Amino acid sequence: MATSILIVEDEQDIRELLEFTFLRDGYDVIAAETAEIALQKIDIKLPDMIVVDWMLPGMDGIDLAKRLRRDELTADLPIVMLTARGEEADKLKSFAGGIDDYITKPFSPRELLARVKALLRRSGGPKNNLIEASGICLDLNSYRITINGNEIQISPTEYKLLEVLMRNPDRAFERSQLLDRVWGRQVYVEERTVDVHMLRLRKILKPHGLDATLQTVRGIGYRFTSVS
Amino acid sequence: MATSILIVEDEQDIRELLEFTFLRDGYDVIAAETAEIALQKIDIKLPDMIVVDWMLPGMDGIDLAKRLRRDELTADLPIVMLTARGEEADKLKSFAGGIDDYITKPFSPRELLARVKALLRRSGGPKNNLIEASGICLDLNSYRITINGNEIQISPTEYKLLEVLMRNPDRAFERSQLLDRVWGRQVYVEERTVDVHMLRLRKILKPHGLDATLQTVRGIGYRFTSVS
DNA sequence: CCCATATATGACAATACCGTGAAAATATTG
DNA sequence: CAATATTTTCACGGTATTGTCATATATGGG
Repeated sequence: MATSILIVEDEQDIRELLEFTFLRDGYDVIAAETAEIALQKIDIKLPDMIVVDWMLPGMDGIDLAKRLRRDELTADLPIVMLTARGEEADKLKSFAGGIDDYITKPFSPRELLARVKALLRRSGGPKNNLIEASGICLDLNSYRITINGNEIQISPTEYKLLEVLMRNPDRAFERSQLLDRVWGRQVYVEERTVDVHMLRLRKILKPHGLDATLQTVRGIGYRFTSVS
Repeated sequence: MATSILIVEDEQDIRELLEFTFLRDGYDVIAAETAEIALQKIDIKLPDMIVVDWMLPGMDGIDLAKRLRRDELTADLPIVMLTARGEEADKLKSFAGGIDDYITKPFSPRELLARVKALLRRSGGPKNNLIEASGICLDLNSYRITINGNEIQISPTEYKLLEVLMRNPDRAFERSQLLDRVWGRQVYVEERTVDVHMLRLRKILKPHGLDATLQTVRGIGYRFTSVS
């Protein structure tokens, strides 16, 4: 799957220039005219990075960035801001921490690509295809899961759930966070459904004495903790 | 099937010289005038190697190479770059990792062929090799398949599908990935068609007790795993 | 020790996914 | 062009998976 970039830009010609530039360089491009539309598109599919104009009708680029930063799912999404010359000096400083890079208009496509590429390299390393803890081993390549070397059977949803938990060991997830990450945002399922799937995972791990790795955090949700 | 080479060159006389050179030496040749056309042709059929001119109208050779490198399907396609004398020193260095070899114009056909052959040999080109696992043996030269030494009959699509799977043992492919690799990207066929071909492959392997090598990965797709 | 709240668990109906045969469409061969 | 082989689509049925609910059990505060 190609790297996907979300472009948020209200001026049609600039938006099209951006689309063309990224498409030509092999990215998947999603475009939005406003920050509001951008948020919708993000809910449908999380992009790998966002290029957003500073000036937008309605919610502006800074507001969008702030909002994305506040949201746990998008908190570390790389954001590149487009600004007109003269704006950057004062205003951007007031929001130093929020964006990852900015480019002043007019910009050259070449420069934009170089920045974006550098940013992606910086923020998203190559994905590891083995997750291991406490003898549980997820092979993301073959979609196999083994416990102490023995392959075990697991259903797709349980697999994804376990993957999310094991990618973040010792981190407590709220049910809603797990729903977002495993089920996606566009589907609505009851929060209690998470409990049922945790139960099923524990049943699978129990014969190997590893059900204690899936811990309940009362009042919050669940957590994966490796045991020895 | 012969090794196929995609030539990307806008100057007609050079393009024809290249075509003639490779055809005479027994290669299948696909030609494209621009990088954009080249991408289309690649979508139709993935070549074994690409010879591309540095200077092209529209997307240039470097951009093409970059894009191919980024795409998982073409990431390790051997690329030979043609450059005019004097260009190579500075610019090519800035893109050292992306191409596999380059040749300065004017070049002798003899030298070009030698380089291409060396590159194909180096990158494990499809010259005279076999894929074998669990007694299933694909002879990529003669397009034959034998199981425990006995030649068996198989249709072209089944062959290609089995080849893709056996080239990547233990890797789970989504149906869409198999469609890209076996059918090409530009054709549209239903994802479920993959199922039918997997069914046929299993029927072929079943009498030899090898149908278990083709495993269903529920919710994802399929996987080849050698059994002993 | 009891209550209020949160989580665990088993059961069940709905659903999604896959295998399969067969017909229709397409390509290949003589 | 006819005959044959291959490929694609479709639809049906079986089965694993999934979401929800009802009920049981646990937890922690007062």
